[in-house]
Amino acid sequence: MVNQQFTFAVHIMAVLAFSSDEVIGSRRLAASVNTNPVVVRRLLLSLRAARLVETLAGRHGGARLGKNPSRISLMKIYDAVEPRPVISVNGRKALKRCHGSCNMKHVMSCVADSTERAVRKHLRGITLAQLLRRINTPR
Amino acid sequence: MVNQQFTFAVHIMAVLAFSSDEVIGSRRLAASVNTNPVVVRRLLLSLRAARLVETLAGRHGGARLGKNPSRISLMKIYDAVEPRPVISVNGRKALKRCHGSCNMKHVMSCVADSTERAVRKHLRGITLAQLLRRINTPR
DNA sequence: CCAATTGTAATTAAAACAATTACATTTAAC
DNA sequence: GTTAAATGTAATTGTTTTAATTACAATTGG
Repeated sequence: MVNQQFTFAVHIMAVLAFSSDEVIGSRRLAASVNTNPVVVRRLLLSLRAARLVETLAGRHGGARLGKNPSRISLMKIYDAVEPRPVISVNGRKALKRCHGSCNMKHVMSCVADSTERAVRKHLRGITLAQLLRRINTPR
Repeated sequence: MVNQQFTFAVHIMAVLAFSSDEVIGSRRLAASVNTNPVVVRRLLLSLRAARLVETLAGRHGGARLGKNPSRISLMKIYDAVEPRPVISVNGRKALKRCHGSCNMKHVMSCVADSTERAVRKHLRGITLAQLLRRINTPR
């Protein structure tokens, strides 16, 4: 199972959005997402760095949304918490006697970069608010 | 480093495309891609299943391209060798007392699926032939 | 027959990752 | 000011993935 961080982060953001204004602790969030409070807190730190949430330390501390759900795209969440590229180019040295295999690495990097952009563009089109509406729709 | 299989596979396909018609053994391909012959052979099996290459067993065996590079998109290579989705939804049971957290999993699956489609659509637009031209361009 | 190669299983080694434990720090409430 | 509850953060553990490797039966050209 891969990219769980992103899924967790979106889930956390959705829970926070459901009770905007209310400050929710990592224990409750962890129960909601079904993981460990420490995992949640680490994600919240990343989300905070991206200004997507605000956190309060100390007693009755916790987190709340940093801005309106309609102004938060999944791309921002992705950028905040996802450390890995979708396609990673193997960093080893290429072949010696190369038919342009020297360029291979460069060309693959371009493919990797453009793919990353395609993913981010797609996620940019989905806001947290849209997600909430879909979650509320009983399907 | 993630998704190396895809990068390896594209590299292998590029090498095969450079000498179309010629049958190249896993040893040579492995040297080109700088990995192990067995890794190459496993990838070739997947690529063969997708009809992207033909392999010949026995003495002087090896692989060659199955069709014209202009008819091979990176999407086909991706589909052939990539077992993992770009975004994987955490399979655990959701929260009991859910504000529609029951729907959360479904909604995230939709996001994961549409993202996968976005990646595949992007890769569909890049053919092996285009890649070869770019590799030959001395940059 | 023989040498070279694929096809494939099994094993090993390394890397990535989630989960957990532990604890110092912060802060509200009393 | 003390206390209880929470965050922030480091360190550790255990599991899962993954690439690499070894080994060998099956295939095939010469």
